[in-house]
Amino acid sequence: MAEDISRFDICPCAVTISLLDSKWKILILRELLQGPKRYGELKKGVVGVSQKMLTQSLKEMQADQLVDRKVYPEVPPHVEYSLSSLGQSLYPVAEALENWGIAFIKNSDPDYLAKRFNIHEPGKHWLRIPDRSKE
Amino acid sequence: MAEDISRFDICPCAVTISLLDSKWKILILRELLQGPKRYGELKKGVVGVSQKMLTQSLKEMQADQLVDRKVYPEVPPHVEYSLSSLGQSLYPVAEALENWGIAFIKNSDPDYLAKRFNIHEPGKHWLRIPDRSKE
DNA sequence: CAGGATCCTTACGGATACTG
DNA sequence: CAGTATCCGTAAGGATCCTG
Repeated sequence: MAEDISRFDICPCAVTISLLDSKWKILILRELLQGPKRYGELKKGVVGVSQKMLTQSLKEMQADQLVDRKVYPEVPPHVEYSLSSLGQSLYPVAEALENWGIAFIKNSDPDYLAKRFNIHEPGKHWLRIPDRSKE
Repeated sequence: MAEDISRFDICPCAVTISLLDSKWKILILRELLQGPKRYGELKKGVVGVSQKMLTQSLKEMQADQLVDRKVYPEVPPHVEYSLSSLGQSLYPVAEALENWGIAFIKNSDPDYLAKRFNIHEPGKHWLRIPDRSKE
């Protein structure tokens, strides 16, 4: 089974990270793990993202088959984004990232964290991924 | 317990990704999961990395407490890098990333993958993380 | 409402040359 | 051997203005 992918000669870890690089995609993923959302909702949910980056990230995630885009032929326009089944399958990955991140944050010096992640302004509510363990 | 980190107002997933962003760090992590390595060994193991990026990545990983650096006072110089316990704790994360990456690669169009990840030159042996499940 | 199109700045990262 | 220092091109990403 490992042979099937060996010809690609590429690190699967790096692939996964590549698909999620730029914090915006992670935050978009987090939003969409809560269910389908409209463009405007994502814009508000992913605090700090520019229109350009949101659009661009969503396009890339569509190209990567992680996100589905549904257009409702209405006026004014109504576009809904949701996770594909592939996108949904990222849940365990997000969970692993979150668990490790929580432990890291707890064990790190607050001042270091603040500098490392440019946290000057509080209130940006970088929420956590939704908890599905009880569902 | 969630309250302990709530004041940081930051997404743990994004934190974890941030620490691993740039493919080089992932590949360095992969190398060091195999055990301590010297600078030159890493340079060879992480195929394609420039000296600048290797040094820079290692410095950041040290600052993030992921990597330990040990200098042997010899001539010629002998420096050994290894994962800290914090770095070692990334193993489950790497595993999750790898498992998802393998599935993604298997289910993706080879041509798309080649374009998406700029795979023109084969033989760069982006190996996978070491298997510890049988240890 | 959901974007497209531009401009512009910065910082990432490669190549090269040098050092204790 | 294990780096440091410098130059430099590219491209990521923010800000702004416009549109179906």
